[in-house]
Amino acid sequence: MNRSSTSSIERMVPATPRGQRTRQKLLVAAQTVFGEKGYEHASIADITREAEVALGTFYVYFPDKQSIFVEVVDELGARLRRLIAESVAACEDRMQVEREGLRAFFQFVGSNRNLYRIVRQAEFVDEECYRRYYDRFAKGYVSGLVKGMEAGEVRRMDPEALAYCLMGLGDFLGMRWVLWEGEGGLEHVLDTAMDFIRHGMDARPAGADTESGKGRRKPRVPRSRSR
Amino acid sequence: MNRSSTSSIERMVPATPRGQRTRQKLLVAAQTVFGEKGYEHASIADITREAEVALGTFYVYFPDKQSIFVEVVDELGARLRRLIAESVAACEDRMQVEREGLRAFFQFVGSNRNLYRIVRQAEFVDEECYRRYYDRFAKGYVSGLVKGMEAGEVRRMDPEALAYCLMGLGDFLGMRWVLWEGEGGLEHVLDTAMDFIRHGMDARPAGADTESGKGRRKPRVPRSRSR
Amino acid sequence: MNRSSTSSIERMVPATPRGQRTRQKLLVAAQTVFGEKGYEHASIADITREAEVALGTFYVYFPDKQSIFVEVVDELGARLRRLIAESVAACEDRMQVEREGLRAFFQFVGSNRNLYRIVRQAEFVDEECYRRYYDRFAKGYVSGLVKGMEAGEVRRMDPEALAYCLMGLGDFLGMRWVLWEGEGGLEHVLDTAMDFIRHGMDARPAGADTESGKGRRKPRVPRSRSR
Amino acid sequence: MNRSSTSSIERMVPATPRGQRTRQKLLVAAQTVFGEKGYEHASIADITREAEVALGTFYVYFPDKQSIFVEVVDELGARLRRLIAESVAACEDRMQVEREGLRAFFQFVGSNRNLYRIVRQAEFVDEECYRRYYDRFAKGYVSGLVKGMEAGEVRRMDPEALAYCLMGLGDFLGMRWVLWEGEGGLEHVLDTAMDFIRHGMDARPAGADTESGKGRRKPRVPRSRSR
DNA sequence: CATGAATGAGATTTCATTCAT
DNA sequence: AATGAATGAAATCTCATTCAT
Repeated sequence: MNRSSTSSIERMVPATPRGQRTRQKLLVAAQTVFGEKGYEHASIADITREAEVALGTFYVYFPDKQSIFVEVVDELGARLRRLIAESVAACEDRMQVEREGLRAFFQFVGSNRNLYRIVRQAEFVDEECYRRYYDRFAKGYVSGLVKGMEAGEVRRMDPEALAYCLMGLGDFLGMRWVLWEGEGGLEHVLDTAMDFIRHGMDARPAGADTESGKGRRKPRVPRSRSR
Repeated sequence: MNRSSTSSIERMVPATPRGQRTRQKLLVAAQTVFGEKGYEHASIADITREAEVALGTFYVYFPDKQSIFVEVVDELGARLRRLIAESVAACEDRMQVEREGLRAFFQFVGSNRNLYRIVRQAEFVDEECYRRYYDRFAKGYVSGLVKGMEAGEVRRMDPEALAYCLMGLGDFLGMRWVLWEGEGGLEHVLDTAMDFIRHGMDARPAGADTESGKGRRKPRVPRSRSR
Repeated sequence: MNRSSTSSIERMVPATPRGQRTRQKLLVAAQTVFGEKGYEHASIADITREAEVALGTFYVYFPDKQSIFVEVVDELGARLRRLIAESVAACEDRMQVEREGLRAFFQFVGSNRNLYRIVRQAEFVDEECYRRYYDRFAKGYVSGLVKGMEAGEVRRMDPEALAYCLMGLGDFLGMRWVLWEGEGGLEHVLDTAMDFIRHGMDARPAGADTESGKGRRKPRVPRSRSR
Repeated sequence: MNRSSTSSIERMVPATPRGQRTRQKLLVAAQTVFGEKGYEHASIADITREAEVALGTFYVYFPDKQSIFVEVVDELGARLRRLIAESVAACEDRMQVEREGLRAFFQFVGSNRNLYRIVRQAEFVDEECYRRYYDRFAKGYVSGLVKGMEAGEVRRMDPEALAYCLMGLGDFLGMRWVLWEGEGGLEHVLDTAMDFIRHGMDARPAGADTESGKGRRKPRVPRSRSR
């Protein structure tokens, strides 16, 4: 469906400061244009117009459209990870980290709604870059969670699976209450999310059911009563 | 970026059985082609070739590429919802429903990997149809969760937010362990997911909750009792 | 540019009354549709939809799109000629005929603005039919003018050239003050036109200049004075 | 039926001489092709083939077919007006102007028969441009006629109506004796036209006017005297 | 470095006409 | 007589990319 990525292709590095400025202008413009029109509907001409350079200049710095897109996505991911890292730096326990991390994420999405769409579209443009985006994110997440587990703040479970659960949860809440809704009630959603993240949704005491794995047990007496 | 959808446009209904067959052939072909090449890289010619009809025939039944895409997505959503509904029909408590629902979803994604990508791409083709997909899904989810809450199986919290948490979690796990990985370890992931869904990730007893956040705290007494 | 006409092709004549009705419905619909959309933008499907018959039915009665157009134009011409003939029937002298003829023409244009455009477009669809339209018109005009000359009401001059002068004059006035303008001031325009038609635009007495042909005389003394 | 014109859309202006040459080549080719095939039957490919550039080059300079057509028509109108203005520059009285203007017009039509058809077709392509063509023509005509009236060469009457009478008359004569006929007898037609233009067609002396119409009569005494 | 003209493959869409029923 | 499904040629328009200056 899409070219199998360009990760090993070395990027053109401008020799002069002028060139560096031009390259940067193109990257900024690309972010704007991809954000507004989406990858497929954005043309190189749109980007160079936005960057106020000539069409041909584009190919001085990027071999093709996909390359600049990938670079934009990578940059975006790095920025978001940095932002979240800063936002949770002062947190004192893991749960606070989760809450502040989510909040920072929502804020980022809210003030970069277009940019966020860019990432999601990467799935259809350059799958490798898309995976890289989540892999890196997950990696950081996992290391934090493992620390939390070691500190006894987080119950022990597969940290990567947990990381994807948390990312998915954040992603969908952001989609629903930031992208779609005008951010109203975001705090309430954050509260609900944190409640769920902390304690799950089971109403019954944790000790009552350690069951896991294939051996799903058929309902026991008490439960059937409650219905 | 994309047309604001076509929901009110009445679809062309063939007058004869022959026409109905042709229309259906086109829908099936479209599913195949969109799944294989993605929306943007699929051409009408690809679809008609796959359907073994002439190019012009497409336009007898669909006004444009977007329309058939939307119809494919809607159909796909309906199919998935039906499948999941059937899969959880026999479940006797809500946690079982979650587990079986997740499993059915993973199965669907696994055996329709291409088709599932179609849905994700809808975000960039017809936003309305994309939202409709999740809205409908969420609606069903919410009504099940509310019943679970009334039955005392699910802790009371905003059901829509919870639904989106669960959908996001499932979506990301499916992406990571079904689409990307060859399904290996799926059961293990399911277990982890169910553990998280049930009890959350907090290692400390609920009562010990110091409520990090911006100091917003929920009524604690009733909850700590129920655990 | 266009097929060299179809005048010798005999038209399909329906055997049954039902068939005749259908054919007529198609002609009426064609007039409407050609009037609204112009020849090129009108499709056979538009016509059959307007006529409330199936697409295929069209080809039962007309061999192709051009044929029905030609028939519409011919009919239109006949109708207009009939209308004008009736309108001037009661006139007692040639000048009155001119005035009433013009008035009837303007009226027709005003209440059939679209249809009038049809005729003008014939030039680009079937030149022969276009010429026929004006030829026939001119023929009637000429015979009237010749009678007027014999009756001493009209000065003797080439009647065909005169007829085209009068037709062109009417055509352009109709275009300008009927098609373009909301008919306001039409009577005034009629007055001006009649003044011109009667006496021409020369301010000098007729006797002072019988000049014709190549021998354009250079200005004589009196005129140069007047400047 | 047709877009309401494009007058306010700024035309693409080539930055380099090379580009200017290419744009000009396209305009010239368009004139040829539109003249030969008519607007509807001329394709962009025809134009670029004629201009010996690639298909895509067309869209570097013109947004669509209609735009280049409008530009061709505008240019054609300007050329014709210029030509006529030059042709009558040496004339010393208004009647001479009329004759020489008509002659120049016929000449133009004769040597640009195809091009002239272009103008007539504008009515169906871009009505605004079509009106503009005649409006501008009429404006020049009116100012000449008013001068003629002030100079006492032309009888006083509504100059705009008179202008449209004269344009229509010329148009139809040109159509009939230039476009249709191989120009034979043109001088004779010119004579007839001038006779009519000067003195009208009424055989009776102006004073004998019985004013047929709906009984509207003009003051008669002053006119017969002053003219 | 930067420019912008030129390219042409490829995609969508229209529609007159045919044909089997 | 009437129907409407099917056809496919043809036209418009887009745009990533190349290249000469």
